[in-house]
Amino acid sequence: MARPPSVHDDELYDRLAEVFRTAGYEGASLGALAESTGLKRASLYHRFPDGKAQMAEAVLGRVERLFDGLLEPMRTDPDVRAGIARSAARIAEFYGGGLLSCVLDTLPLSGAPDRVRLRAAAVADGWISAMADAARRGGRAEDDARSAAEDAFAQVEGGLVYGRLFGDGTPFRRALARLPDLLLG
Amino acid sequence: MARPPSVHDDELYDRLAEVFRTAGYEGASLGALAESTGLKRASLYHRFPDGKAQMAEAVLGRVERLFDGLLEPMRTDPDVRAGIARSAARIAEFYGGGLLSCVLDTLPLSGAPDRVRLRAAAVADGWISAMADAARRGGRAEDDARSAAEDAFAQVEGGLVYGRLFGDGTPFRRALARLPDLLLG
DNA sequence: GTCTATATTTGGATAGAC
DNA sequence: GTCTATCCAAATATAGAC
Repeated sequence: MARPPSVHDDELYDRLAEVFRTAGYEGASLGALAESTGLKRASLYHRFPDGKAQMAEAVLGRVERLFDGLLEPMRTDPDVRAGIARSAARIAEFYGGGLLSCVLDTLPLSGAPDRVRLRAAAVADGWISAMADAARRGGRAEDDARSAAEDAFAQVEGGLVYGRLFGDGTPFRRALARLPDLLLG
Repeated sequence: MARPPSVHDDELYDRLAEVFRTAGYEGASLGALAESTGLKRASLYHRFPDGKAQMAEAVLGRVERLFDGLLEPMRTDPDVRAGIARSAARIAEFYGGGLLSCVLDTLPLSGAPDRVRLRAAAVADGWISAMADAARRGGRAEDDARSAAEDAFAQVEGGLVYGRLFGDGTPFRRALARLPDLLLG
């Protein structure tokens, strides 16, 4: 009979994500991915026959599902401003208060296959679209809502760049604190 | 007699920068660096006996000197707002309208030696400090000036993250257009 | 499903000729 | 200063035992 997996999918993806987040696509070596997951390289190939590209895509899928949860208040709270604020708090926690890097930043570096880059863009677009929707429900015009959401995304990602450079999550947290005003004007 | 170098320092650094920018530290292989510069790997080691770390540091030094030029209006224009706007225009051009990645984002990824990471942080700090100084000359309080400059840095870097993901420099350019208001309040 | 072992390529780095 | 040749470690990837 089949042996049960020693690490279940979501935890496996999370451990892979940790490597991709801090190292980028090319920098994430099979050795580092194997060490982080506790699996041997050959076992990773059993789970992901297409190799590193498939691992990166699985990580992005996992991030997409996690973001569904983070964005849920922003999507459903009838009090739009309160929903945005609650989602902001979840996002802040997800990124370790601003000290963790984001795969959407580090994964699309050179070396990543197109399908990985496109998947990363799709995940980012889901996040931005959710913010734009909230802005519209908050009364902003179509175009304003979209560009405000794009700017919000950039401010959060930039906060993470600052956090990686200086080990200080303050600008990241300020960006999230501004999120309701940014989106609702 | 000594053979003249086939590529002069600044151009050499620029070509190395292109690789580090798009690939990060680990992703920038000696092969890619050699191809980009037109030198063989052994020739790169003649120029940089300490190898890749020294190349990355040289690139950061070059970026620091280039930023001196970009920031000159912001540092010297008696009309603070006009100086910020002129520097913003130079920065926009430097980053290809928002479609080029920034070494300050990609170089400090995992794999980079501490001295490279520290050098990147020092370069970023020079930029942020120049913006904070301008904000102070524009009348902002000490602390406000610093956090405004940090936020401005994050918004520009985040714009570049967006640009890499979507091939669209619009949010980056919006961030730079906001720079005077961001810094002067 | 995970492992050891292995094939093959690419990585970083050095020696020595020109 | 640049090159070819070379060394060795680490990279991706596969085969086959358990």
